[in-house]
Amino acid sequence: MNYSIKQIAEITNLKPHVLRYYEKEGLLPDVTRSESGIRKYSESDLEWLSLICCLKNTGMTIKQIREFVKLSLQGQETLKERCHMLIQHKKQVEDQIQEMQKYLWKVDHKIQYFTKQLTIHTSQIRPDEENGEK
Amino acid sequence: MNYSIKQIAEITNLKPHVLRYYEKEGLLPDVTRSESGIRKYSESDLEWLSLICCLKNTGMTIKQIREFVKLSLQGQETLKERCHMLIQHKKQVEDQIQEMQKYLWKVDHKIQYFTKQLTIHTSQIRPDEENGEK
DNA sequence: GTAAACCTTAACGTTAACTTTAAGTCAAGC
DNA sequence: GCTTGACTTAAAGTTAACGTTAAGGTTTAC
Repeated sequence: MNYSIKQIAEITNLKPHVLRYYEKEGLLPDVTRSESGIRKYSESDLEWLSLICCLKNTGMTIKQIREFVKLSLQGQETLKERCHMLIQHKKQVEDQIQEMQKYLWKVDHKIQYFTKQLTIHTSQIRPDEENGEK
Repeated sequence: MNYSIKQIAEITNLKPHVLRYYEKEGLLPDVTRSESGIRKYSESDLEWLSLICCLKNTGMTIKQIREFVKLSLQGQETLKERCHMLIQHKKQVEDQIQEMQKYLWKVDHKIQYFTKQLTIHTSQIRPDEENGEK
């Protein structure tokens, strides 16, 4: 089964020109073409894109992804290196999630404070009590 | 207690020029100065910065943060709006975390696959079995 | 059979968030 | 009193990741 660039765009939520850009940047190699030069994406291309998007959406840069793809194309001998890359990246993502969680608590705390202030239905003016409140 | 820009830079892990940039962008208003024009940060400035960084590090743009700060300066009457902003943002952060979690599983799955491949100690060449493996 | 809707490449433009540079002021140490 | 080093400003430069435009070729619907 083959897909047009538009179909892939719909599936991946990337716009056609982004798909072309990724291809140009070496993120998605070996996309086949019709005789007239039109891209025909395969299932395997879709799978790749899914991984690419996963890495990109977790903060890996296009440069790093390109490196990963380059290694993949070199075959089995780079398996260890690729594995290492992913493990490193996994750790980074875990750290990101942890940090986010921490910040979430802080935002939540602020919301609690604002809500409390609002229930007091403060039409009388009085100095703020929370640190950092301006 | 007053802090120099360098001290604040150390505490917040932001570089001095970034602190000036944030101030210029309206993220940190009312920083006092010495007679010669040198910035003197207060405890309250530090508290503010902590919230600013929290919002920034969870993906809020400088433009949005500026809006939030602007509202804060307008006092109690904007409390509800600010509260709403934070609740919206909280939801976004929660979604981000969820998405990250999802991607983390995907990365992990790939690592599992790579690790399995490595233990097979594959010096013999054979076709890949995982979808999307190039 | 022709117009609309797709496709192509190349190159230039945009945006956010810094980062660097240039040119200058000011206080402290020798 | 002069150098050193931290501070100041405004403005220009950088980077990543697209986005847009131009100029054209191809496929599809009626």
